Formats: sequence, structure tokens, C-alpha cells
Amino acid sequence: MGDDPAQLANAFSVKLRKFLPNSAELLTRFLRGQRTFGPREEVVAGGGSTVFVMCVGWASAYRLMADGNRQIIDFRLPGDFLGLIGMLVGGTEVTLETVTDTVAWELDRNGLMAAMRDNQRLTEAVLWSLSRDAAIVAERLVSIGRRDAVSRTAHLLLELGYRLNQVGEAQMDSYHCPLIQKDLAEALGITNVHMNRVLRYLRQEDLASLNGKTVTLHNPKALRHLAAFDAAYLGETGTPT
Amino acid sequence: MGDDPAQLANAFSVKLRKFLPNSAELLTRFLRGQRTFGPREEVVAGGGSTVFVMCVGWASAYRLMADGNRQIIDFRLPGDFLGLIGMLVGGTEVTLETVTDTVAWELDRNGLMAAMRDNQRLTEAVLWSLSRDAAIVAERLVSIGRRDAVSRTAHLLLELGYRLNQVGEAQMDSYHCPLIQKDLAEALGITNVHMNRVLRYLRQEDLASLNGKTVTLHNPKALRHLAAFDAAYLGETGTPT
DNA sequence: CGGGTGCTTGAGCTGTATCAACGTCTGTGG
DNA sequence: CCACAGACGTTGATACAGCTCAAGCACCCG
Repeated sequence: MGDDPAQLANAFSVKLRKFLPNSAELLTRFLRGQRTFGPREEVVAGGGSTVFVMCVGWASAYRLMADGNRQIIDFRLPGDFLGLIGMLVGGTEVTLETVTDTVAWELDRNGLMAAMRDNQRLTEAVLWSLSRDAAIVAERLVSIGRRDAVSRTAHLLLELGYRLNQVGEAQMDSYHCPLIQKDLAEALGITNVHMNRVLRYLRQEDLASLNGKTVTLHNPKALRHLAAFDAAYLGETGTPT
Repeated sequence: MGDDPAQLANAFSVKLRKFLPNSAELLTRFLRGQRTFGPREEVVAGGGSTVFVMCVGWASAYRLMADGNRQIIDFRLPGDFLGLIGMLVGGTEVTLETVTDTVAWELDRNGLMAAMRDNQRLTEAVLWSLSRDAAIVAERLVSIGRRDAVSRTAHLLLELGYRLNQVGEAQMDSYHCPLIQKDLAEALGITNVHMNRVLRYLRQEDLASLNGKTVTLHNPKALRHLAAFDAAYLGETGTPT
């Protein structure tokens, strides 16, 4: 999957298909333009207030602390909105940065708001996306608050797999993951050194491994049990993996 | 604050006044009824899919873990929606429970969705509320992920003060807080024993205290510095406290 | 006045952080 | 083709924030 233009908004369409049968076509109406970013590049609006839709690549939303530490709030995958939370509540001090080469659509905020007035399904799609994003953040909050580092890691690896699967970018028990150990650590509230030890443990126990940008879930069932993972918050109905 | 009917939806009106000049009147159209709950009572929909708006009292949204531990995701105050996140993404495994005696309005989900079609301002108000709720959860995620227990606590006490202040339920540097130490601990990802020690520290350093259901911020400036608190994510513009 | 609920404190333990070093891969320029 | 630099991964030793277990205290209410 890559720079095939026909596929650019595919993830978005797939993700929101139950709300918006013709979502990609619809977005075109208030599209400001298609933007491309290199890896580890900050994503900023071209001017005025905008929202992005991820087409290709991974990004992260994070908070930079005064001491230089980062807390990654969420990873953004193809089909996800970027900057939706900050669209209405300003000054949230959250930075958006790509992980990989990225292609995104830049949407006009006012155009989007106006279109929502005419299209009930679009309104539901945006509300649903926002709710789902909030649910994902809440789930990570639960992880960091009440699960140990191993369970947290298992939970995140499963979540990413499910989310990629929902937009057709994951095989059964493995997927491409461009994150480095430091990224995972910063998302899970632990240090990169400890992240390394946790990954070693998961590898030794034959549960999961991250090798050469590929995550392999060697024992998804045990992982789900270990992390008490329930995909309902992602809008899942069944259990694909 | 209390059982004055005219004031019931006051907090909601105040909070959303920049979007909805006549919010309370508007909600009446798809109001299912007014519900009252005792303290520590689970809030469940009367039937069908509904959303609540808090009028009087405090509540919490939490996840119950398999081992009996709780992670409180957010406290819900007067003027806040209750169950908005779970409205569209089903089965999120989040329980809603009151802290105090509570009065809430129960709204019909479909009525709300329909009203949003006709009223752009209502759409913005709901989106804004959802965004703000998400921002609050994200902020707590940052706290738990990258701040120590003392800073986390300071941050939460400040946040609650600001949020209450926004709906006219907090004095300058103190407010009524019905939470017990265990509640705070469960929101901050620490144990109640440690919460106790943290509160003692804050008291000894003359920073803040929780005494007899009253939070007093003895040194708000130092607290804000300690927690690197910036109220922007709450939709603040200035600094009221 | 007894029991429950919440608060407080102590002692010891553990999961994770910190600090520091070394290994390994990859791309780059001489 | 080698040498080098830089980024990432790995490992060990030690420190400490916060957890667990346990006990006692203070208050409120029936």
C-alpha cells in the first residue's frame, strides 16, 4: 500500500462505511488540499483552522513536558482524523508529528461544520470518530493507571493490530509497525530501557515480538487474556484476529 | 446550589453559553425526564439509548478491573454530559456512578441527534463538550504517564477548581469536594494509602488541603507551577483563580 | 455504645527509573 | 570497500517512588 491515488482515502472510507457510504467523495467538497510529510515531521495547519484525515502513514499526538519528556496521547493511523479534538477546544498544547512518510488530506473546519448541517450521516461520522478517539484515550488511561508494563504493552500491541485490521492494513497475527521502542515507551508511560525489558519478556514467553518494524502476535489468545483486552471500544462487533 | 428547579440546568447553560444562548429551553424538547440518584448509585439509562446532563451533584465514570481495582476515567460535574462518549461507540465497558445525591436530565439520543440537524449551534455545543471531555481525559493521561503523584494530585485539584468555577460552584481558592481519598487515588492511578501521604505532604507544604469535604488551595500559584497547569484544555481564556 | 467507614501511620517489598556502558545496524563519504 | 558516525537496541548495577500488608485511630450514626 502506498502512493496509489485511488487508495489514498480508502482507509477513511472503510472505517466510516457504516455512516458514510460515499465519504471520500463527500470530503472532496471542503478539501483544502493533499499534504505530504516526511518522517518525524510536525504536522501544522497550512493556515486558518483545519483538520486532517490520515491517508497513508503513522503519526502521533503527544504532549511535550517541561523536562523534555514526552507523553504520547495516541497514535494516528490511516483513516483517522488528526486534530479533531483540538478543532473546537483551542490551545490544548498537543503536538502532532508524523512517524513515517505521511499523506493526509487537509479539510476546512468551517466547510466541515457547514457540511455537517446538511448531512446527518456526516455529523454522525464525525461524532463517532470523536467518541472513538476519546474511548481510545480513555482505554490507555486505564492501562497506564491500573495495568503493569507488560499488560500495557500487550494491550497496545493488540489495539494497534485491531485498528490496522479495521482499515485493511494488518494480516491475521502480524502487522507492519514503524514505531521504535522509545515511541512505545512514551505512549505507555514507561522508560525506553524498561520497554526493552518488557519486549524481551514478551518475546521469551513467545507472546509477541517487534522485529524489524514488524509486530508478530505469536499467541494472541494469551495476549488478550493477559491484557484483559476487549475490542468493543474500537467499535468492533466480532473478534477478527 | 440545591433543589431549586430554576437552577437545575443552570450549570449547563452557563457552561455552553457561548454556543447556546437558550440551551436549557432547547433541551426541553427532547427531554425524557428528570432523574434523581442517591450517593454511590449506578447511573443507567431508563430504557433505550439516552444521554444525561448533570444538574446537581458529582458523578464518576470508571472502569472496573478484573481484580476489583477501579480506574476512574473522569469526574462529572454539574453542566457535564454523562454517557456522551458511549452514546455512539457502544459497549465501552465504562460504568457511571454518582458520588453524591444527584439530579440529572435524561435526554433521548435520537431526539438529540435530530435536533442537531436543525440547530448548528447545538451541534457545535455537543462537539465542543465531547472535545473538552476528550481533552480532560488526555490531560489526565499525561498526568498519570509523566507526572509524579504529588504533581498529579495538584493538577487534579486545580482542574476540579477551574471546572467548578466555570459553572459558578467554586470560590476563589476553595471549593466543596465530596470525594474521599480513595476516589482521588482511583482517578490518579495510585493507592489510597499513597494518596493519604501525598495529601499530607501538600498540607505540610501549605500548598493545598482536603478537609471535611472542602478543598482549599493555600498557594494556587505554587500549585500551578508544581503541576505545570495550563487551563487552556478546559476552554479557558484567562485565569480566574 | 458498638460497628462501620474513612483516615493515618509504620515496615518492608517490588516494579520501574536512572545511570552507564556496550553492541549492532545502516547509511555515508573518503 | 572500508571507516566512521549516529541512531537504536541491549544489558547490568543501583536507587527510589509507590505498593502491600497490617494495625490503630477518629468520627458518625443507628
